Amino acid sequence: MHILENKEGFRHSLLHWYRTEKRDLPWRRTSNPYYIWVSEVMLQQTRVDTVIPYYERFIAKYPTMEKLAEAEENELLKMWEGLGYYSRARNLQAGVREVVANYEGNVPTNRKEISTLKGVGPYTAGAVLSIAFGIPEHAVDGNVMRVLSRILLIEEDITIPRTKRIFEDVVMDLIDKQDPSSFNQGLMELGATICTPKPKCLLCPVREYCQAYDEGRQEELPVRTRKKRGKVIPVAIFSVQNEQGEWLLRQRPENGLLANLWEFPMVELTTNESAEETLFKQLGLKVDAVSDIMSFKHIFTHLTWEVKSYCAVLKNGKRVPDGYKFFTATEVEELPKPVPVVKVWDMINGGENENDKK
DNA sequence: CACACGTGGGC
DNA sequence: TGCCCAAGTGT
Repeated sequence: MHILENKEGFRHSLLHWYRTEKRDLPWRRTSNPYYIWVSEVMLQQTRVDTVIPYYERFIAKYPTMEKLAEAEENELLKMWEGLGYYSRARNLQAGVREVVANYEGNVPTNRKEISTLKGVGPYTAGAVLSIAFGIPEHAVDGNVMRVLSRILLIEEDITIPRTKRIFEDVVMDLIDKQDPSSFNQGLMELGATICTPKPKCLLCPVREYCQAYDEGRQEELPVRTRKKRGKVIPVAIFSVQNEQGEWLLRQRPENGLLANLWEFPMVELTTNESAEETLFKQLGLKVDAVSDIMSFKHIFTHLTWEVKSYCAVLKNGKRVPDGYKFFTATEVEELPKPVPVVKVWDMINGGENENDKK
């Protein structure tokens, strides 16, 4: 049966399956548009299992848009620590502030207005509109493209931005007007649990509508071009204490990688010189009693840090580079830090690494 | 359009 | 081990 010849049958099968088999997730117990919004932002490029505890803590800390609007950025970033893509948190707060200030605290209910909010792109706009408000709008993510590329045997490269329009048009043609929320979530749930990269077709509720399954080509879809690997950058991290035992850190720049997070003095090792020499040349920081802490790789999407970390003390006690400050251990704990810095910090504090665990 | 932007899990 | 992946957005 071709899906376009029996859209009603497809909708019915998908919706029935979703309503009976859907996972019980925290954000599925609410229709509060703010909570849906938070969940959708957290779920961007991030797994459900990872998001759940972050979502619970975030909603407990910021139960209303007003609370989030008032939050301090360091505290907000601390709530996001470890989740990655930290600009999502700042954009979310900016968007929420906008709603509080300019929309009387009501999330806009049309695509044009909601899409003006920071961090709300085509997907998040459609997800909030359909899930929170029951408005029939497309919400096309990676799951939806995978599912529909198989069902309709669409062979366009899904890594090319304009390809997404094809799927948005398909969704608007197929979407259930009575329950757009379950329809959109059903497509995503199917992609997340059954129509996975290695699909479990025998469990699929809409197998009879799937052209790729018909032809045994489900594993060939969706078509996506390779991404190239990132560069490898050797870096040295120095945890430096003063005579009072306080730690030297700085806030990273407000734009770019790990924006506004806090870190120990860190230098790229571009020459053959020692980490200690490089530290002095780049930051003017003279240290003494240098000892190794740990070495590891930290892999970002687009680059890899080869980290060597050291413990040291200030040599002359005075010169602190621009932007750096000393913090007590308690203060260091409270600062939002990227994972590689947390790793070093945990090791300093008697922590273990994987090599120790076993 | 192409790339920057995190992190952890799966195989 | 290295590579791919996961409910995208901003520039």
